[in-house]
Formats: sequence, structure tokens, C-alpha cells
Amino acid sequence: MAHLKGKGQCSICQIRHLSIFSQLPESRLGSVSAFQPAVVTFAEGEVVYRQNDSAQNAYTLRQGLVKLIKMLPNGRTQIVRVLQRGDLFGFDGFAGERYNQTAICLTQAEICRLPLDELQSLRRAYPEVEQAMTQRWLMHLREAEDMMLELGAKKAGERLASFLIRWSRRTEANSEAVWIPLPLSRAEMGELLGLTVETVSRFLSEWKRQGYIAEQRGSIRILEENRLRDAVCNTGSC
Amino acid sequence: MAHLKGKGQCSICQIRHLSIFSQLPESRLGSVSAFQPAVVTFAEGEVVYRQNDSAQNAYTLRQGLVKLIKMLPNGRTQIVRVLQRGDLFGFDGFAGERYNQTAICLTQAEICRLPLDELQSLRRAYPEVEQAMTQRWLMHLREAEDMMLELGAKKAGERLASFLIRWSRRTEANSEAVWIPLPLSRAEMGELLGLTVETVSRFLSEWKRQGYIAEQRGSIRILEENRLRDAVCNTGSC
DNA sequence: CGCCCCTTTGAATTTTGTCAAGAGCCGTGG
DNA sequence: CCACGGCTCTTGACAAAATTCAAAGGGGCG
Repeated sequence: MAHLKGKGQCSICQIRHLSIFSQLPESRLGSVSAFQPAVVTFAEGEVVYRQNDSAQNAYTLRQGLVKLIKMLPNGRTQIVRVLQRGDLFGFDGFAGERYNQTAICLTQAEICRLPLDELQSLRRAYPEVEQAMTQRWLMHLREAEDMMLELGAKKAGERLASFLIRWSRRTEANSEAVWIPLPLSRAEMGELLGLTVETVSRFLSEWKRQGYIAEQRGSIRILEENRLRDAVCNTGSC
Repeated sequence: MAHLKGKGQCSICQIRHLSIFSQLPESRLGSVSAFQPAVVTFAEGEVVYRQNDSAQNAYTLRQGLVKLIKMLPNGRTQIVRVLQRGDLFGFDGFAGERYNQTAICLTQAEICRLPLDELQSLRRAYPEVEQAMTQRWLMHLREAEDMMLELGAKKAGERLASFLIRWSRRTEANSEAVWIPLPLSRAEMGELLGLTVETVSRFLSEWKRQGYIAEQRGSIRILEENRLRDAVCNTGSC
């Protein structure tokens, strides 16, 4: 079960530079009680919040990975985003009253919990915070649009290949021939890309046979990014 | 070619209640020069701005419909949003320097042009404007996520059916048995839903034969919404 | 009227999903 | 430490879905 680790202290937080509070002068962080939010730890697979729950808190991811998913009544699932360190999520309360997705931990995770009303006051009080949030929302909107292009205009192999390349770039500047953690099951990659487990598995196996990629215990290595891209995106689709 | 109609006057603008300036007290609108933005008319098919152009202006749609599209190098395109009266678009300049999509008029359109730097000052000067913009961005983000679910988790018929239903609700509260303008070609519906012209055409023909929908000169009428939904979403997918 | 574009329809083909079986991996408990 | 049970992953064969290619029909506009 989710476990309250204690009060966080923004002033000494190691990921603050990645958070929406990155631009706040340090002097502002010391005394204010709003800057001592609850830090909660979650095990792999645990739910942070559920779609349609009433939205009370926003969260900042400190450690680990979290997926945001949406589900159809029949159970088919779509991952709409995979969150990283420093990402703010669960801010749906600013737009409606209920969460619009379900947040589930992909790995063990450490998450900072911010009551929405406090976050609202912080936004009002500190233009830096307001601006950081806006910046992120616009970025997310862009990413969501990019993802619509992936899902709507590319086929299975193209989607999977560009996902792998994007994923590895997101952790490593020079992504070729480096082991990159990829804690997503075949099923989860499928849910992210609108494919079945089997389709994902088939492409990955094929690329491993070809030597374009290598895989090991939840990590992946792109050996031949160009040939991977070429194999799949031969018509200029990536 | 796009044609400058003149200066708009926000104080007497008929769609102001739909715009990001809806909550501004009327007294603020009179004298300020920023509230006399350029009004431009476009013909069907004309481009308002292009992906990767440097972003100088944001726009508010006054009349007509506009699509925002993204394109792959190989020409496959995805419509990421269809804009309505009052919608703000082209605000990419707040997040990067370049437009992230191409905006094309689906019909003849009348569009209000707001230089981004002026809009930026307005945001700073008027919290109502800031708030209205944020509200819309969050809404768009939600819609984008909903669309990802459509594209990733539904099949052709399901996507098309729920698109038609959403589209008709968006114009009419009680959408059944009312003629709703639908100025999208088969190709465009395909680009929106990640399908080919032929697939779209086949489903629509079939539903017309079944009497679920009727069509006439760019308008559509949903005759049997429930049966349409049932026919396609039998497994609870809609 | 004739041309052009959009749409419809059919048939063949490709892509992806479904079903089923087996292999590999991991943690648990004996 | 090993065996067992429950997973995820892989692979094959088949089925379904969607695309592609081709051709013909229709409607609007010059």
C-alpha cells in the first residue's frame, strides 16, 4: 500500500530543479508551510489516483516511473503518457472536478503530494510557478498532438521504432549503444502504441535477430538506430 | 488569398463571449489599441500558418471552421483538431518559436489576428485572460488525450461512429434527427481518425443503407443514435 | 456539356489481431 | 536448493480488419 514517507522540504529537494518550482528563488522556499508537501512512496503497480475520482491533489514525481492510462468500458486501455522525474500530474482539478486518467506506478515510486487548493494559491502568489505550469501544459499538449500523429498516421513497426528511439533519447543524449532502462512490458508498449502484445513482440524479436537492438532484464540498447529507422520508415514516415 | 478585412473592435465583437476575452469587463475593451486586432478573411482551403513557420501571431476563429494538421515527411497527414467559433489557436509561440501544426480553413473563414507579444502583455495585465487561456489549454489537453484513446484503442467503425456522435452533439444539444453541417470530406474524416477514404466511405454507406444516418450536401443527420452506437460498439467500446 | 473531383464499390493484398501452445523467467515455499 | 506455479514472452497458424488498387458513378462548376 502507498506509504507516507513524511513531509518533503522543497528547499532541499534534489529534483526541485526539474519541478514547477525550479525558478523560485531559494529564499521563498524556507519557511512557507506549503513548501513542505507530503512525500508518499508507492510500490510497482500501485494506483496513485483513478479516473473519475474527485481531484484533490496534484503530484510531482520524484523517483520512478508512472503511467497515465485511460480505459474503455470494455477494458481496452490506452497509456496517454509516461511520466518522468519532476513531472507534475493530477492537475485535472483545474479544469474539471475529476481526474481524467488513472495514474499507476510502473516502478516503485516516490511522489510528492500537493493539495490542489494550495497549488492554486502558489500559482497566484508566484508568477514563476504559474509560468512553469503553463509551459509544461503547452509542452504536454504538443506531445499529445505528436502522439496523435503517431497513432493515426503510422503503422505498427513505425510506431514502435520511433517510440524506442524517442525513449532512448529521453534518457541519453547520445542514445546509440547505451543500455537504457525500459520498464515497460510488451503489453504496456502495446497499450501505449495501440498494438497487441504479439505485434510488439514480433517486431522486437525481428529487430533483435537483425541486430538492430539488444535487450536485457528490462533494459534495451539501440545498436543501429539508422538501420532500425530505415528498416521501418523506408518511405519517410519517421 | 487571405484578405485583411480591417480592424476588429473587441467591444462590439459578436463572438467575444466565446473568446478568451469573455470575462473581461466591457469597460476595459474600449480604448486599448490591443483590442483592435486585425480581422482577416480566408477562403476554403487557405493556409493560416504552416508548421515550422516562426510563430508571430495567435488567432481567434470568428466564423467558419479550421483544421490543425500535422504531416509526416512522406505526406501522410493527421488532423489534430478541428476548431470552432471562438477557439484560440496558433499560440505555439508561448512554448517554442515555431508553429507545431499547419492551420487550414475547412470553409471560408473569418479570423482575428493577435500578435503574440500583445497577447502576452494582455495575459500579464488581465488575470481573466490568463485564466481563460489556461482553462482552454487544459481542455485541449484533455481532448487530445481522449483522442489518443480513440486512435489507439478503437477500431475503424467505432472511431467513426463516436466521431459523428461527438460532432453532432457539439453543435446541437439534442443531436438526433437534426441536420448538422459536416464540411469534412471522406479524406478529411480519414485524416482525423487515422483511416483511409475508402474505409470511411464504406462505413458511412453501410449506415446510410441501415437508416442510422442520412446525408445531404455537406450535412448529416443521425437518425438512430442508439442503433448506430450498438451496431458498432457492441462490446462496450464507446 | 464536359471535366474534374469526390465518392462508392469490388477484389486482391497486406497488416494486424486472435487463438493456442510452448518456452523462459522468477519468486515462493517446501 | 530445487520444484512448482504463475507470469510474461515468443512463435505459428489462422482469421479478421483495413489498405491498396482499380474502375465506375455522381455532382457541381466553368
